[in-house]
Amino acid sequence: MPDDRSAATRRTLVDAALATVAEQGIAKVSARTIATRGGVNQALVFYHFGSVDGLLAEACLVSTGERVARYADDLAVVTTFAGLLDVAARVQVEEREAGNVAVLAQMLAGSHGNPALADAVGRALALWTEAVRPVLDRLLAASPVGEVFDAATLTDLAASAFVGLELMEPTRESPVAAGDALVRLRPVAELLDGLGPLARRAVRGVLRSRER
Amino acid sequence: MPDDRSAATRRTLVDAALATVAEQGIAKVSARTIATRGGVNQALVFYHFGSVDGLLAEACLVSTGERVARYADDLAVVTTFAGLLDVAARVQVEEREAGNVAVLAQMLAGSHGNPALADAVGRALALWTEAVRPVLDRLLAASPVGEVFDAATLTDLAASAFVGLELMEPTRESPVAAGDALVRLRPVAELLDGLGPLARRAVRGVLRSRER
DNA sequence: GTCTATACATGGATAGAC
DNA sequence: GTCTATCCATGTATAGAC
Repeated sequence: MPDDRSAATRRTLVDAALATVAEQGIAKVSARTIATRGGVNQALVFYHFGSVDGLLAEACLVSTGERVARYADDLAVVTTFAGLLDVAARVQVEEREAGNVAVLAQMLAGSHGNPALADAVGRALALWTEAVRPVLDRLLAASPVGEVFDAATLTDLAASAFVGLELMEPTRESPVAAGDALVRLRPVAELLDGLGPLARRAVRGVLRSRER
Repeated sequence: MPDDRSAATRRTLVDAALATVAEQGIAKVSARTIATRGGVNQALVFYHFGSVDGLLAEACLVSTGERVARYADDLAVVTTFAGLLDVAARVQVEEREAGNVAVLAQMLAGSHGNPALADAVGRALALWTEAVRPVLDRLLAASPVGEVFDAATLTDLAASAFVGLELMEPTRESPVAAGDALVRLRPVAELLDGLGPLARRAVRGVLRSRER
């Protein structure tokens, strides 16, 4: 297999790019820093990916695809808010430790004024939200919360909070973060799981009267 | 006044730095891009601020201080969740348009692996959270929500969501964003405002029973 | 004290070697 | 087809002019 060499070099560069972004941040990413990290010539970035942005886009999509697949089975069997929160807690711990949240956050920052990268990161985020949204759709259809929020808005908010909390991490002395908030939300989720169609109708009535 | 010239140059650089970060993102910030934007020699960055990071730190603190002061009076008179949400909506619209949310988000990204900048951005964020936290403290003390969340956690979450939503903006086709979520939260806030000490005790009981 | 001209370092991109 | 040597652009920092 002759073009195995190409695939291997591409993989080396993708891994090195992810490691560099995770360790040094988007501001210090360059063809040179990535290539040094991977132990290869910096010009290979341009040969295999056309540009640094091209490599970042590919790295973003590849790694996110690999990570999201890990949770598909778990998400499929979720039937309660508390259950969803448990998966979220696992995602939070594992993805954070793998440096993946940091990578997405840094790439999002790099997307500012950079439509090509923005497109790639947007598609990577979509892999996450599309995995979660159907679950939330199911839960919201049977809950009073469905009267106030739709699944798309909630997944968007959740993703934003994950990213935001990750970015604030270096500004803290004590690492608090998302895990804490998720733990505190658990009793709320259990409470929501206990509400039936009656509560839904009651909430609907209250909201209607307050809206106008 | 001889050192008026110095102050003027410093201000030019601070403004140019903010504009550059807002328009081009942290990845494209350099002494040259900032100086070009301000129409001055790039070496002035190093003379007046020691380094690019030094300038960014100063710019961050100066602009955040100026912006937070605009909302102090409004926050002081808030007595309901709905009222707080109204101020939040104003902050969201005005700060977003001024590019300030983007600046903070980009600087946070730049703080990754950069303790000096992280410290400055952390202090800038603290100006926001310290303005909001006492208000939330007041509201939570009188609400069942106080059983689940403390003011520090909530302000942290709110700031994170603002930052996260701002960063996701370039990845969207249609600009949805935080404003939408704030509008939808309003009926919830009004509902919470309607709950008294009786509801607080009820929630407390439910949570206690579920926690164990 | 304030600023500019200039030196040196790092990054992006390609022409051509293998 | 894959990779490297090399060129030019951009970025940082300072010695010295004003």
